Amino acid sequence: MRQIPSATVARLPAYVRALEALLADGCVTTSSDALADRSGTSPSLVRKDLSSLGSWGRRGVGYDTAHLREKLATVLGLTTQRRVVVVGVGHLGHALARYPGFADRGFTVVGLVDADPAVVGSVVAGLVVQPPERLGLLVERTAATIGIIATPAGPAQQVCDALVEAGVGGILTFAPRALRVPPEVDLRAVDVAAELAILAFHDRRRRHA
Amino acid sequence: MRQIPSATVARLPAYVRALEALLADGCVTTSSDALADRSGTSPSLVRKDLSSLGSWGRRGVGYDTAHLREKLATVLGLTTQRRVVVVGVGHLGHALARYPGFADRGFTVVGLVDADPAVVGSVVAGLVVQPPERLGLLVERTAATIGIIATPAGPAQQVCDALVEAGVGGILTFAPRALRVPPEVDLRAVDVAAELAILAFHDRRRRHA
DNA sequence: TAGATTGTTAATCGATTAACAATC
DNA sequence: TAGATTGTTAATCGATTAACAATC
Repeated sequence: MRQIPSATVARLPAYVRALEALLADGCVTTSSDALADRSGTSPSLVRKDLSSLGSWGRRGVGYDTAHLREKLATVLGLTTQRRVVVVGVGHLGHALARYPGFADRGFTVVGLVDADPAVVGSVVAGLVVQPPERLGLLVERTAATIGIIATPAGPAQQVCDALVEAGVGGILTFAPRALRVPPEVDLRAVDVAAELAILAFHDRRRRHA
Repeated sequence: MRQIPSATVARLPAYVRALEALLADGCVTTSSDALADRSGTSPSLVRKDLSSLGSWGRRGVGYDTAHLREKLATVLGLTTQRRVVVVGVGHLGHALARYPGFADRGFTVVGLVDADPAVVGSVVAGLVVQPPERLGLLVERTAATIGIIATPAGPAQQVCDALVEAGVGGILTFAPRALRVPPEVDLRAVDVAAELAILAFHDRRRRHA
């Protein structure tokens, strides 16, 4: 199978969710139209995305909801447990450590790290918060493959370097700054303040001020 | 000035931050190279983005750091205060209500709403949490223009409809599902579980399993 | 002047849309 | 058969990169 376009990969989680909602509604079979509707894309794009992964539909009939969900979950790698370490146990880190949406998808938070001595040693979501100098050991012992950065901007690059050094393959950062990783490490960034700034841009246009 | 490409708008917050970091480092003048470096893009793209907004650099010299920062902040609409209402005061809503990165950028959280009677009436970040039926009145009284949805997937579309009905112009959602808004309302979505799923996809490829 | 760096154009690349033949 | 819906191609659109003339 050829390389899957990154825009397609980015839409797969929405398709998986749409399929689960359809299953819950008792739809045994579904169509590119219904999927587009529930995932916020277009029918054309749904068909193109799905056919780039394999031909799992039947012309004139549609897709088997449960079967397609399985296929997509497998492609995404959601069928294997992934171990996650969270660095930064402030409000956001707390929220992440307890987020139920992770366990559903095969993600287990196996370690927490914070630089604040007042936080180190406390128990959050059943885990004892570790100091930064234990990060390497923690990743090694838990065999975590994904790191989440929920620290302020200041220490974020240093934390990122430590995660890379410790050997994680993917990093999700919430820190409001650009991070540098070597090409073999996958970095995704969520930037809440930037999202609001983009909303402000349109808000400004609308209000002409 | 012609329509600004959405890809350009999405990069502007990173440029503003890069410029602030350069200012803090005492750089009076900067270049597309330095900006690309600090914002994680390419020099070509920096020049193209900036010149699509206006010609604010000097050939052979570069850009005036402070001046460019001002210009971009103005384009983004960060110079005016924007009032924000947060719906859903769980761990994430808490974290957002207290996020210091908002105030810095001219965003003020002016209202909190939650459906849980145990949460309604409590004080978070100096605000009394309101019940859902007060949402419309709250938006009206505070003249909020932006709504943040930090609820579970279940009630998210209903909350979204209520925010639209109440008259906000922009919505930022963290709920793990696709939302529908009328075309005149600007919707941005942050999907943490989807980001992890995308990391899982690459992780799977790497480990060949 | 010589070196640096922007602004802009042309070339490339990737993603989306539209249309329709294949086929259930 | 007639109607429905996929899979796939071609056309369009938008975004990025590369190159370089303009100019400080």
